Amino acid sequence: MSTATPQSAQTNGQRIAACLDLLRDALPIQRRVVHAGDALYQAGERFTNLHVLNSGMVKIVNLSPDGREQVVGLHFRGDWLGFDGIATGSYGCDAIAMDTGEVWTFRYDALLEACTAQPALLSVLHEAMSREIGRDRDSMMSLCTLPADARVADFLRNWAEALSDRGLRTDQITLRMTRAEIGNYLGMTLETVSRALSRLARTDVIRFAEKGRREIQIPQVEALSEFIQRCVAPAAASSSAAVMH
Amino acid sequence: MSTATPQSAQTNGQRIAACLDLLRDALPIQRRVVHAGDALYQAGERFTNLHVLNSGMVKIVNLSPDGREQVVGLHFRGDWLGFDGIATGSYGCDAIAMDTGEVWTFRYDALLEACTAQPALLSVLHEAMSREIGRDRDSMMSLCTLPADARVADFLRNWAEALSDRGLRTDQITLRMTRAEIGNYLGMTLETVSRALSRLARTDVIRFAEKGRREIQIPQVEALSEFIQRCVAPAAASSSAAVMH
DNA sequence: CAGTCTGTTTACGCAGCGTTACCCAGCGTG
DNA sequence: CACGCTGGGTAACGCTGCGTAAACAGACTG
Repeated sequence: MSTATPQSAQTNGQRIAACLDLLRDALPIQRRVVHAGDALYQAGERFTNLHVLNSGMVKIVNLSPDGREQVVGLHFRGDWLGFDGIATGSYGCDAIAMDTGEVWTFRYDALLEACTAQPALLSVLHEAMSREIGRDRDSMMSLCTLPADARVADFLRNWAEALSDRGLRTDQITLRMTRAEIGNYLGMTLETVSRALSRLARTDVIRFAEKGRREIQIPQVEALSEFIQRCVAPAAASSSAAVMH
Repeated sequence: MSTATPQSAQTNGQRIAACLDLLRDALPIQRRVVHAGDALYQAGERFTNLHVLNSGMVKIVNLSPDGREQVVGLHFRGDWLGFDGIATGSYGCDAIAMDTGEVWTFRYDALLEACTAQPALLSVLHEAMSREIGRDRDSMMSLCTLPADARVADFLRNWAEALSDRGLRTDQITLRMTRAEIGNYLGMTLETVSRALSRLARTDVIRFAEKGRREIQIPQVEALSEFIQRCVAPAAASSSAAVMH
């Protein structure tokens, strides 16, 4: 019963810490320090290991046979990496560190074995996969329904939420991505990202720090949500109009 | 060893059939016939069950608090539904039948219990989740990198592939979705979908059946891939130019 | 049969965003 | 110091794709 609803009355921060503790005690884990640009694994590589991020930040890059490449995920402390390899036996994407960090790597079959003795381990595995699916769906919704400015605002909101889940301050964040990377992730060009950020700053939803334009202040996260609301207001009105009609 | 690479030398059709057989024998399953428009489950509903589609077709609709709604997935025979509920304890999306079909429903905790006796069951569960994650990422890439026409072509290609995996003919397919639904799924308006289909028909990549415009003939699936290639040709050229530089 | 409703197609004007271009600042290098 | 490189900001221009509207086809109903 308690394992059926492990999320009850638990903050995300506690969940992440508990998951890391659980793993550390249950499995032989290889720890590895990575630096910006390092590949944790690459598409096509044979899948035997899963990974969990203890610190740092990783982007997942999907590659198509015709040469397109697309950032399809961003991951922080406590996130699992490599799920896409389970079904096919080889990784489907590149995982690239964007920052110095520590990655925990362990064998998938060893994990499964450990799960038989420790059902809680299986729960956190399934939760992580489930959460990943939910996040991807939210991303798809943003890509499909939000205009460029709102998509950038949503991106910042999600980033701030990820930081806050991990007990970090959200009022002052440092984007460890170039405009081009953000644009690729959000399905727009770097110029549009730049324009969107300028507009957000102009309407005082965000502020740029004095030094460098990669430091961004978010006085209040709710302002971002309100901004998104305002962008979709006509769409929401028309959808309720569709209900009326 | 054999369970570590269950996908070796197995067609997708065989995999789907094997998965359904495995489930049927391992668990008490509630079978249920659904019709177009029926909700298998709805966002917010308490999560206790997973579902597998034995026949028919289901769309997954994500809802945002501000009233946007977005089709984030399409599912066919053999696909699992409801993974998004595991992490949070309640479903995150609506699952709506688009067609008459049969859904198999079973308790998640019962599945986990059955897995302890039957590790193969755990494998197919993880494979299904992994496949779902991979599919979502591919969708994100399409949404971000392909122009409208190519996105529609990619949609048809994926549909044809899903049919072929299930042993159905792919040269003549019946879209069980309106233009509006396709457009929502692909992040464009119904008019753009209509225009894209007309253009595809004009260049003879697809053909409309005599009766009704929802019957579409795909003489050769490769033509769709080639069409997509042509759309991204400049992008691919510039990306290899970026590699050169 | 007319009447209505849903789904689709097409035309046209407009806007959002991509494309191109050029600007600047910071940083490392010779 | 000049020089090149990288990351970032901004403006002009044009195309893709959206919004609106009108016309049409098929299904259903009275």
